[in-house]
Amino acid sequence: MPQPTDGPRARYREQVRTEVHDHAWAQIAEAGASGLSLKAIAQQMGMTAPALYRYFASRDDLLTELVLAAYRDLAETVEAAAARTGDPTRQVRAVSGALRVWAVQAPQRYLLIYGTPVPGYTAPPEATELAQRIFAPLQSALAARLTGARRERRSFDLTVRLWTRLHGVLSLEAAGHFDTMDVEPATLFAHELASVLES
Amino acid sequence: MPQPTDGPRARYREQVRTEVHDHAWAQIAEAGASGLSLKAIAQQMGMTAPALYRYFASRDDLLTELVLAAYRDLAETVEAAAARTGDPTRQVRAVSGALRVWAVQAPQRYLLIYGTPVPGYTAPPEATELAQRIFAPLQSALAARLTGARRERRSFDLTVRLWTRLHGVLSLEAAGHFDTMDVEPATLFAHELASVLES
DNA sequence: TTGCGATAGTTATAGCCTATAACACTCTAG
DNA sequence: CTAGAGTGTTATAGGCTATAACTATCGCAA
Repeated sequence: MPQPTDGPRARYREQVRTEVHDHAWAQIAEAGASGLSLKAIAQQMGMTAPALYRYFASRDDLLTELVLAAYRDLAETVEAAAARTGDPTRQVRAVSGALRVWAVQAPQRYLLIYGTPVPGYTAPPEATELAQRIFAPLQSALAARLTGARRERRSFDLTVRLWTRLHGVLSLEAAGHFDTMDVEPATLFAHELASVLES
Repeated sequence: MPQPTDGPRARYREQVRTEVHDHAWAQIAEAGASGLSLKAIAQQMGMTAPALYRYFASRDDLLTELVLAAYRDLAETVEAAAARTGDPTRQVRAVSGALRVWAVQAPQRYLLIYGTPVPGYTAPPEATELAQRIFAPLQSALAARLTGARRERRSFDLTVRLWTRLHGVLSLEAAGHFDTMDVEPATLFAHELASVLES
């Protein structure tokens, strides 16, 4: 694949790549990750499918890029939310709220990260790092609310607990499992957040 | 498709159908739902792919059967667990434990029910009924631990809370998200169960 | 300014899959 | 013992990913 990182050629290349990403996200939103089709994207862009292999090594490769992009976007969102205040409790609330907004506005994007994985597939190492970056703001905020011994470990456990509880709500909400069930996801989410903040 | 419900023909038919199901589950376990291939199943059974269309209208049709089979199996598992004791608290523990065993022993089967859905796809009505059957034993056990006004609603809310918390752990565990993270899923699960029983 | 090499696109093709159609065999029920 | 239902086959259409071989174009350097 091409080397130059600047110049008109590189600029055009990046334009095409992001346009592909945009179409890909649209497809994922309406047909899920398994519905992602290079051929369909190419047609929407007025090209033929093989042309896209100049930009992405494979369909899986594109999907991996999208997963990493989702991770990065969530990490930035979470970090920005934490930066909006200095008070630890407010930070936890802000991060949790931002997480929910992020998940609800694009459920398939959330599930691309935290949903059903393909058994064989292993995410690149960068994904693990980004997952930790998403985790970190919550943990440091929760740590700041603690005093005494083993603060590190206790705040980690608390963060895991918060994370799994919020994810429990978000994942069922994103999957539509509350749709037939007299449940208010936003309220439930708030209660789960409170349950950890009170403990 | 054929009518008779008994006789040698019907018996053979059922044998083939269940053999297809078995191969399908094996494929799902090792390649996920998206890896399910009628042609591969046919080859494993020494037949050609079109032959399977005598038994299943389509690949999606087979998948729907598998989803419903998973629902039914989980419903029976949960009901059996609840029936093992009369004490409500023990019932909640038994059902939760059975749920975790069921989920961990076949993560892809659990995720087939509670994991990422395909956006367009709508499960048959029977799925919703079975989901309620899975929910019911927990709710009645939790209701039996309550007294006072609005017991119905309070036990429902409590069951939703328990369900989302357990699912939060199970879904992240099934997806392998704890693998790189010093977390003991079984312990976490037990703590989450306890958190609801104590509330 | 021009021409050469890198880049971007094409068509053709292989291979995998689902699904249908048309055909042949076999078994069972009357 | 035979007619028809049921089961399986091959052939085929059409979708997809992906590679190969070819062509056109663009931009940089001489």
